[in-house]
Amino acid sequence: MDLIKTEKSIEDTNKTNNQIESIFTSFMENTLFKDKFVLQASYTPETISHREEQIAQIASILAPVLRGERTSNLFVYGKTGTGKTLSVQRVRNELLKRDINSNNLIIEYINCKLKQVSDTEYRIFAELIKKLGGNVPATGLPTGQVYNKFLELIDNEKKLIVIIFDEIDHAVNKITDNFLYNLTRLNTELSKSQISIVGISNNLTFLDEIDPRVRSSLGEEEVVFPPYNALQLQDILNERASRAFMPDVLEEGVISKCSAYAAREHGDARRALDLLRIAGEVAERNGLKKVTLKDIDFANEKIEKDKILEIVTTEPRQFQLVLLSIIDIVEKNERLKDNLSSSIFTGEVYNNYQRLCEKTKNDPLTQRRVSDILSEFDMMGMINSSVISKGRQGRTRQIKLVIPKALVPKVKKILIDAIHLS
DNA sequence: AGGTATTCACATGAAACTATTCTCTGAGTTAGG
DNA sequence: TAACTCAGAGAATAGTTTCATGTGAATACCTGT
Repeated sequence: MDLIKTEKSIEDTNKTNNQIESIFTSFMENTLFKDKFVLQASYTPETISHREEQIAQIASILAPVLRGERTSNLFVYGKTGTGKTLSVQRVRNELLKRDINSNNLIIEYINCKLKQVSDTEYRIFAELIKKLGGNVPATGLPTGQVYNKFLELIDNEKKLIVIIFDEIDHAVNKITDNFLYNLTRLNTELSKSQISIVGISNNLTFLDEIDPRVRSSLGEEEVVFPPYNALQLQDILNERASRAFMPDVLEEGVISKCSAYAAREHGDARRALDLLRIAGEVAERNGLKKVTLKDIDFANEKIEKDKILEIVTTEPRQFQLVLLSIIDIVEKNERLKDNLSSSIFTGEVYNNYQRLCEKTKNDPLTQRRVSDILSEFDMMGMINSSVISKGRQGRTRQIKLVIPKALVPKVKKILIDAIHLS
């Protein structure tokens, strides 16, 4: 960095230095947070409010392991952010704490959603073996062999094993029903050890979709986590906020607004905490002394926005092309002041999409596929579509873009960059 | 006027195809005994 | 000789295409008054 500096650039650097200085100092002085970590997703609180009943249920179902007996398989379900994982982990810790002396209890936690870790049968076994102190190559061995190694490892002495599969529904989409079936029947192959399974799922209908044989053995016991209502969310937020923020920095009503927003999103506590944290960060960045209701709105928008941008950037190219063509049409309609019929139809999108493909040298997909892509966008909440019949003009999807107007230019830019770089 | 037949422009399903990723096997390599 | 590594065969999978069938209502076409 030994460029020749003109006077002006020196001046500039000084100015930016001052700027940075002032940002930092205001950051240090003005901080609203006492301990921001409390609001982070990875934080484990020592008390879990409004889940006493569920925790008690889980604990009583799993309690027999302390007497050295096998427990029933347990299936836990509830929407995201209802405290499932937290509660199960809690019970796990308590059980392990009480088992210090007998030392033959093993409770392992596996998250099936983390892709690199475990989304195939092989990887799950490999992961388990690793956690149990064994060692397998990352790839190369036949699954059967890994399976045997696993059996060997757990059956070499008397042990009680509980395996917790978080987000188990993700695994089953990728893995055959067989995997679960084998697991549930593992006990018959073990001579000394005993194994039980705890499945955690977001999907309430998950149990209905799997093989009946698995269902009956996996769902020996079930615990349901209902969504939090706004009042319960408020309690949770209050409790965390008192630890996360300095006293008196939250404006009246901030907490209740947060919980109202989150309650609308099927009572997702994680969402509520994110909201509060981001609102705090926003207020802090703006040098405010208090977190206001406006900051919550802003945070809500930001979360929404990030979600959309995340989807847009990570979607495959063909999806991006389709989305770009929708945006094109929307903008064209606006330019023509054609606001009366602001909805778009499949055919239009497809034609435009084909043109776009030609221009960018991409192979166009068939209309059939684009139709599916459109309905996937619908599911993701990027567009709103409904199938209508226009009589003689046929039957088609009526499409409306639901990305906030202010965000469209940014999305478009991302799309164009992504497509042209190919 | 009232009824029914037609027709459009796609939706929706199922099966077949394909390219990529995973799994598995055996040959070759290494290292320890 | 057992353990490890790795290339390539074969299986599994996701993404797509092809083919087939379905659909709701505006419009066209009757039919009898």
